[in-house]
Amino acid sequence: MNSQALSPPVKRIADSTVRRLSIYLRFLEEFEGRGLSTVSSEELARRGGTTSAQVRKDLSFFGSFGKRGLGYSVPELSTSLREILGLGRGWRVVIIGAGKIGAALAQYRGFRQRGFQIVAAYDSNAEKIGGTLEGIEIRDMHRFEADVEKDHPEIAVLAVPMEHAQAVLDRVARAGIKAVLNFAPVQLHAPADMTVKTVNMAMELEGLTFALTNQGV
Amino acid sequence: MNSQALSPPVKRIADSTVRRLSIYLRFLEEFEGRGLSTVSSEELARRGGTTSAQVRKDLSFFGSFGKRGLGYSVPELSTSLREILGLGRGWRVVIIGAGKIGAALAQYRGFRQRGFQIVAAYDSNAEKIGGTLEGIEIRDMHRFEADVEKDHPEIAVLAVPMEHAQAVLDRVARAGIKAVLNFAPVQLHAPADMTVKTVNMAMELEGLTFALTNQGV
DNA sequence: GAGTGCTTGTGAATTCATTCACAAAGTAGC
DNA sequence: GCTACTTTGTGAATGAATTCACAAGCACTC
Repeated sequence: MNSQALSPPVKRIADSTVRRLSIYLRFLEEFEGRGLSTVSSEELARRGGTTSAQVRKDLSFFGSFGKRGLGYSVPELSTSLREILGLGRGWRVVIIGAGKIGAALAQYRGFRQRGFQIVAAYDSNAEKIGGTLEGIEIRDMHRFEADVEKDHPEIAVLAVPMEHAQAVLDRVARAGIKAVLNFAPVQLHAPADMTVKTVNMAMELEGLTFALTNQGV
Repeated sequence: MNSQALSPPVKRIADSTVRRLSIYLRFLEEFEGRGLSTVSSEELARRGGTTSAQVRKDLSFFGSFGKRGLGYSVPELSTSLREILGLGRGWRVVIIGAGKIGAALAQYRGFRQRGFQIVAAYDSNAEKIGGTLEGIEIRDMHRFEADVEKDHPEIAVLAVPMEHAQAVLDRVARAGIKAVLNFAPVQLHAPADMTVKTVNMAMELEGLTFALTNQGV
């Protein structure tokens, strides 16, 4: 009925659902580029490595986007998914830590493409401060709190050594930033009103060695 | 009863369990460094952001490692966890793609610390071939299949542009490598006997913007 | 060696996520 | 407009993961 519903999540949405929405959106953008006009849940499922029922259930949490007998309009569904995922607007991001990981992030194209604007990078190493990271000014971490008041970034990316990660997170929290993408391989403790996602390569590697060892050859 | 059980997984172990084992191990290593001799499931749970019942259940899949009334011996449990996770031995790793991400990976200390030996890096860009990535030789991707026969690496890290990721994965699969850590932000399709873990920053970021948009302020 | 206190290990209960299965709603052909 | 064919949206059924709750086991004291 209401194909642009966007009924805001009545019940808590599972992480796994949000991840899949990301995946669907990526395919939809590919289809969009190729000029396809409709897609079925079956097609999305095949590409995303899941089932068509799962695709429909995932979407059903947010409304009703398809036409029975036909499928989903590619441009309409991508717009809706972008909306749902909060990609309908720009986001200001700061990178904390101007090391190798910070550099790899700063140059990552997908960042800007999806509306993430990197407003600054921070470091506490005097040799790095004042330099640039892929064209982004590296500022003294001492300025962090004052800068946040001015720039009000919404997202902080933590690319600092694991020893400092929790302390930096606490500063980020106090400064009022509510979303953090953490690259330090540690479990961080954050206030309840904050969202922290950790990208932990060490953990994924151990997932691999576990698989090799236990299900392996 | 049998405190060194390591009864090999009777039933399939959930991914989430394996991830938590990694987390526990990290704390245990910290405790080990501080010379603590025992730890309770309660303590591990608090640090790892879970519950003590969860910790005990996770461990119970593999055997019985604690002493009632006392807790777990720090050195014994870390040894067991390392064993379970397959970290009791070394692993040969190749990095494919000598760009920024490849570089960030190559210098990552935790790699070597946990017994991962990077045997080579590969690229197909003539300007990079012959150079080094943090001391590791960058080889021509043409040599890949031949080298795998000689070096028999067990793990491949994919740090190539998303356009090439699936094609490279297919080559890796054909070469007989059974474990892949993928950094390209795409859904890959692999044979069933292969384990692929994807580290997808874009997806995590979208998890953040979703949270900011839907549960947000 | 009986009593107290603490913590594990684990079935049972519960909660959460996925899959099934089918009515409802659309298209297309005639 | 009727029939045949598709594909959605969604309750109900199933399956998986987490939490509960408590008996069993060990350390320590007296």
